[in-house]
Amino acid sequence: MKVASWNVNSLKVRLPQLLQWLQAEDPDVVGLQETKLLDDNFPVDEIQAAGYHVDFAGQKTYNGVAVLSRGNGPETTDIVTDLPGLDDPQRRVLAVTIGDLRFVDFYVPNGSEVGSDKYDYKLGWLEKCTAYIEDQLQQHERFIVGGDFNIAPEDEDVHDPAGWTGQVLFSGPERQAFQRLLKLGLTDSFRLFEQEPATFSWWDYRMGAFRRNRGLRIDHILVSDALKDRCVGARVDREPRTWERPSDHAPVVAQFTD
DNA sequence: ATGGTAGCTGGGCTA
Repeated sequence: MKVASWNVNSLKVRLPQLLQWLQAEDPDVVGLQETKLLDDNFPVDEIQAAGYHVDFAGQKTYNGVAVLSRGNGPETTDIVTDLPGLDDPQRRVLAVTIGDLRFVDFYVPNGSEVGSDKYDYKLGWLEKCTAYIEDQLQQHERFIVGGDFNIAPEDEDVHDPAGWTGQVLFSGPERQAFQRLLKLGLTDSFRLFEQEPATFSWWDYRMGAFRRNRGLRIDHILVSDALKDRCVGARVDREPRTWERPSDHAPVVAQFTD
């Protein structure tokens, strides 16, 4: 089983790239973020034609999440699009059950700037999502939460940790919230394996950041203990970030034995 | 401290 997450930054613009990537990579489950589409405009037909069932929760202009699951399997069930206790119009959550796998797709708020209202919203969101994940881990042995967490967990996940200290995406409270999530019984699949130094998943469009590899690793696939033991590989696929008119994020992938 | 780019939208917000 191969599981992936990709912040596509507009599925309308990136649909051809997604379809090309699905064909090449052949993942079983894919969480998407920043689809930026109303549900009425979601490209269901194109994704079904590529061989995937798809669930989605979108809104106008911003945010929006979707989960693709390869169509051979049973339909998805127990679809959840809101964090319990958070009355939020922003579409950032999509949890689905695929066979015996519970998969949660997150688009964690960016936070804008430390100390801002958006930063407070991010920390509050992380509290609510942690409570939800704790509940889900108790109910599902085979559990994965993937997505754009907008948090670089460690120094090695940042091109310039000294310069980023205290900045949004790398501030202490955000990283502590990420550690609290892991403490519930999750493992960062990427760090189960030896990786190239300076591997990132997001590069700002500005200032030639990708060309200079000035990036952060903020997209993650976190797995329960049962799946940690079955995880046989994890990586960032930089290639789509080299394509013409790319998303600012690269897809991240984790592979498991059956 | 600011600006650089991209997407959505139709001026400004978000990232």
